[in-house]
Amino acid sequence: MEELTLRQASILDFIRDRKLRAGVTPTLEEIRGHFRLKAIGTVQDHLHAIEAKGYIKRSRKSRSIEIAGLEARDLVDMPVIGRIAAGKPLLAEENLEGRICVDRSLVRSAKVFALRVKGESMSGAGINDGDIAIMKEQHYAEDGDIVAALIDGEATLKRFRKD
Amino acid sequence: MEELTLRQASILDFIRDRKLRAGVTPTLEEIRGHFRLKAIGTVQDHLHAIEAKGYIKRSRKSRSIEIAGLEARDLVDMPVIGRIAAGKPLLAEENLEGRICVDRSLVRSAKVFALRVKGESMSGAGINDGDIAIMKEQHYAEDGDIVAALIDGEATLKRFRKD
DNA sequence: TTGACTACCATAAATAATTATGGTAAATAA
DNA sequence: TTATTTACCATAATTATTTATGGTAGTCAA
Repeated sequence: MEELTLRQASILDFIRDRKLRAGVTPTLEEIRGHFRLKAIGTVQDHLHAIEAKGYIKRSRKSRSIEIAGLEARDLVDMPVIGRIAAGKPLLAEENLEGRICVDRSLVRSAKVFALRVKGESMSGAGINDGDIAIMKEQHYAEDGDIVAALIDGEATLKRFRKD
Repeated sequence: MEELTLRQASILDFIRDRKLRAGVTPTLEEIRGHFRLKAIGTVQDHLHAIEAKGYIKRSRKSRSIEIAGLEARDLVDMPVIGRIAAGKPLLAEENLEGRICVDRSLVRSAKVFALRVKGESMSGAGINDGDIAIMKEQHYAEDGDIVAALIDGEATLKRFRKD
């Protein structure tokens, strides 16, 4: 793949960054603004050059730059559960602290959620206070699994032992 | 917040799904196509209704639907290292298996990469064959840390013991 | 049975975004 | 020195996308 010039590389960086951060590829006008260019034709030229070298692909729709090697992410979005209010279902609004997002390849199950870890009870397994644990919802546990147990209205991570 | 009708909810779902999956909010035309509507005015009506109920916000630019409670994700994109070729730098093209993406709140460091775990040597700590370990690049390790060690050209996860 | 609401259709107008052309200036390789 | 490449500018034309209007039909509650 032919090398990009410095200018082309920084434009591609900007596009990639926008794509990852805001989820949207910028318009030519936005690129022009960011680099304080006066003419939109300049942006066209750069995009054509970058495309000719194979780093991006475009259709003629708006905001339609595709970045090679940065396919549409297949992300899983899940709720983060902080403190658990007594008597409420686990996923009740009151318990939610926010949402996070990870690549689908990292989670095998469809039903996942995340727990904010409190305390050091699992620090032996590398799970520390303040960590976020991604949990799979399932209806059985095997000996040695780390599970979330609801004790006194608080979710606690424990290692499961059949006894 | 006033409830959405079934139809409105499924349109919002479609928009949210597109936003997460493709990174871009669909155009009215794309929504029209997906729901096999004939008139774009129908989509306008639905969007106005959904906006009036506070679930989305729009500006008059293209693809500019903002979904309430789904702020722009702050994602970190990192390379996944599979097998390590001898004599090559760790992040050399040959070693890369792909890239993954996780929420920035899950990683504290800027310099991160991911390793595909081989073997069961760390299964005691819940790290199993085929798992992906997200690693922080740092220049020291403390007693008890899990570190990646390069042994015979293979990266191996080990618990670090000062001795 | 009137009024309000939802879910549609159709068409025209306005605005956003991209493409097409045709330039200039500087650096550099043939 | 001539040709090529990069990085710009300016303007017009075209296409994509959104907005504005004004309809129809069905449902439901007053």
